[in-house]
Parts: sequence; C-alpha cells; structure tokens
Amino acid sequence: MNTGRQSPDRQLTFTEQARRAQLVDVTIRVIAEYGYAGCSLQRIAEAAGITKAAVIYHFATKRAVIRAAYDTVIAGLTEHVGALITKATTPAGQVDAYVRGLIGYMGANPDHVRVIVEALDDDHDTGIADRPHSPERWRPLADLINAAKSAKAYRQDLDARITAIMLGGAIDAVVAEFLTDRSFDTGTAADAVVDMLHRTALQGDPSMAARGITAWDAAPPGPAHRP
Amino acid sequence: MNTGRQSPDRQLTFTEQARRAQLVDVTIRVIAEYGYAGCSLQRIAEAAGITKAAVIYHFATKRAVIRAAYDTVIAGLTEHVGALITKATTPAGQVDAYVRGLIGYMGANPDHVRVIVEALDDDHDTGIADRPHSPERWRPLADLINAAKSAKAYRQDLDARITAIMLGGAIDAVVAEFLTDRSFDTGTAADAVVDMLHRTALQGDPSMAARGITAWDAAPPGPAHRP
DNA sequence: ACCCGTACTAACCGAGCGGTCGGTTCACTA
DNA sequence: TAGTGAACCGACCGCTCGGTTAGTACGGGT
Repeated sequence: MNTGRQSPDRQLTFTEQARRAQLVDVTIRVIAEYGYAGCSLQRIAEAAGITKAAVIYHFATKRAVIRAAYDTVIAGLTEHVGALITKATTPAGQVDAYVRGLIGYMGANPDHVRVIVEALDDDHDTGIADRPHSPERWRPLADLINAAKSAKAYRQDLDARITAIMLGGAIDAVVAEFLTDRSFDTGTAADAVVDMLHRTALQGDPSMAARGITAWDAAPPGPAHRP
Repeated sequence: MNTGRQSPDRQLTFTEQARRAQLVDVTIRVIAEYGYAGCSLQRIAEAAGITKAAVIYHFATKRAVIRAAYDTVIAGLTEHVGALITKATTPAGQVDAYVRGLIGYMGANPDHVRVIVEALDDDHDTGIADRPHSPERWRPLADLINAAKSAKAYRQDLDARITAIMLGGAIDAVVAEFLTDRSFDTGTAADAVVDMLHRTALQGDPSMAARGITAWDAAPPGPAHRP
C-alpha cells in the first residue's frame, strides 16, 4: 500500500517522479530556511501543498526524504567540482579548481549550503549515515595537494593534511560569510583563498603568485599555445 | 516561589549559587554530547541528578539555562584570548596570539567548542539573542589585522576582512578536526595556521616567516632585551 | 458495469517537549 | 513548638513530533 520502496526495483510512475522531485526540492529549501532541526514533515508537506501522510506515501520515512535531498545536493556539488577539476591541466591547477569550484557552487546554490554543512555535525536524527565525518571530509583535497607536491609544484615540507584542513576551513568561512551577507563578493574571496594557497604552498618566487601567475602558467613544459 | 529572577536584584543563596554552577556545567556537557537540539530539560535534569521542575526552579526557562551556559563559555574564551593578546608586544604578534589563543582554548576545552559553533547558526530556539552573526564574528580579528597593516608589518594591499574570514575559517576547521580526532595535534596545527598567516600577510622576506621568525622579533625598533 | 491500483486526506496514536502546580521535606528562627 | 521559606518532587497540561490507518476520488482496463 504505502510506498517508497516495498519492492526495491519497481519503476516509478510519472506522477511519483514529479512528486519526489518536488519534495526533494522543497525539502532543500525548508532545510535552508529552518535548519535540520526545524525541518518537520509538517513543514515539508505544507511547503509542497500536500499532507504529511502524502509525503510519507512517497517516502517511507522522514529520514528518507532528507536523505534524498542530501544526496541530490551532494551529487550536484561533486559533478560541478569534478568537471572543473577535470578541465585543469596541472596538479596545482586542480587544487585551484577545487577551491574555486566549491566556492563557486555554494555561491550559485545558497540553499544547498546549509544542507551540507549542517549535515556534518548532526548526530541527532537526520538519517544521513555515510556523510563524511571530519577526518575524511577534506581527504580529496589533501590528495590533490599531495599530487601537487609529487609534481614538485608545492613545497616538499608542506603538510598536505593540515593544509587541506586549513584551506577547507577558509572555503567554509567564505561560504558562511556569503550566506549571511549576500552582497559579499565570492569571486574576489575565491581569488584571495587561491592567493593564500599559492603563497603558502608554492615553491619558488612568491611574487608570481601575488600577481596570480602560477609557475606552470609562466613556463609550461609542454606545447605552449592556449586560445 | 519559582525563580531565577522575580526581582532582578535579589542575592543568591549558597545552595542556589552551587546549583546554578552545576547546572551550567552539566548543560555545557549535554550540549557537547547531544547538540542544542538534543539538549532537553529532561536530559539536563537527569545529568544533574534532579527533576525538570528543579531546573526550572533555578532558571525561569530552558532558554535561560542555555543562555547561562553560553555566556559562561564565551566569558572563559574571551578571557583566555584577551590575556594572550595583552601579553603580545607587537600588532602582528597580537594576531598570532589571537590565532594561538583560540586554537589553544578549544583544544583545552573541547566541551565548550560545540556550545559556541552550534550557537552560530541556530536560529531555532536556543534563546541566544546577541550571538555574533557571521558579519561580526571575525571583526575583532579583522581589527587586529588592520592594526598590523597600519604598523607596516603586513602588506598594504592585504584585505583585512577577507583575511580575517579565511584565517577564522582555518581556525574553525582545525578545531573541528580535533573534535572528531582527539589525536590531532592542535599545537602543530596552530603553528601551520600562523605560518600560513605569515606567508600570506607579512611583507619582506618570507623565508623568515618560514623559520617562524617574525620581522619584529628579528629587529625590534625599541630596546632590545627580553628575558 | 465493475474493479483495481494510484494518489491522496482526515483522523488518530504514542512519545517527548517546555512549562505549571500542589504538595512535601527540612533547616532555621521567633 | 509552631511557623516560614528555600529547595525540591511527581503529576499533569497543551503542543508538536514522526508515523499509521481507514477511507475516498478517480482514471483505465476488462
């Protein structure tokens, strides 16, 4: 009778697809406005213009709704950042892309931010089981930094883990600032973060970094023309 | 009959002082363990070994209990950091002190951390009214940075606000990391943050900063001996 | 004409919430 | 010894929570 998934492989009705998408959408907005704690079935329901029971009809449980919303947000984020990283041509350029990608995505999707950050320290009841707890959260960034170290772009005595943590924190802070002050320019902030990264991690003439020029851009080892 | 404040100027019984202190104490621990959302009167009461009604007898409302706990934490933090800053002899040294002070305090009082950070984005019902929302949160740090700029210790093209935000974020991240991984060395992390700050903000030979030597330490303009 | 699955609603359930209330214990004082 | 107020308990109130259940409107297939 009710829902979501009694047989896990049944395919979804057109209506059901639409409702699920709508519910995921409003849930993201509700979390953005009231936080996880204030995100009740009641509020989700009336934001969608239906009843609590109707929400439970489409998702077996409240946890499932939130879970779906969270997954949607994470998928969008990873896709955005992943695409930017793929486009980068050097290891250090990938780190830059990661930084700009994260800040850029958050700036473009403010509603998604709270869904992510508040999920990080919610042990209560959100139902998000496999969220990265802190030790793993900046692991991908640390990996990129290590790659840049191996490529001799970064100082060899740089601690990748700590650098990733600091950099990640700076990104979070920039995003948080934007959330409470929408006039905050995330573009120049991203530039500042990248600049700080360059000054901290790059080896060689730091004045180049100050001018926003990376060593590779100045002297790429391969064929040299770019449009 | 019941309390907290029916006349705002009445003085507290010995018992009342003790109970209030105990309740503030357990509330901090409850918040640290369950978060604000999981911090109910019931849990506070049984953590203190008394009844809900007894808690309300000493504090008029749940908000008041949490408020008292929050104020206590903030007072401890500001006192600790303030003392360190006062001891610093140069503007740039004060910024360093601020960074090390925050990280040091958090590392020494893990239970207090969550009380602070979770208060920042809790619009629900915590009852903390005058908590600094983000635009103001790193203002004191930005002021210190501006002072260091005026003292010509920092680059003149440094953006104090953005730098403060990034630095603050890095501090937050270091603390958060320590919270989920108690083996994380906040000491070396603090060194790394200060090093990043020096490389980013200091003008002059950055290799000095790399060796942990600030320009003032190397050549203070005043009388030169220190014990 | 009948039925059946889809998509919902209104009403309800038990648990936990913040807070109130009447009453009890007990040290101290008049 | 009687009275008083501080300090506390147990029971209760109204409310919201996530979730359940019985029932219904309706479009399409037989």
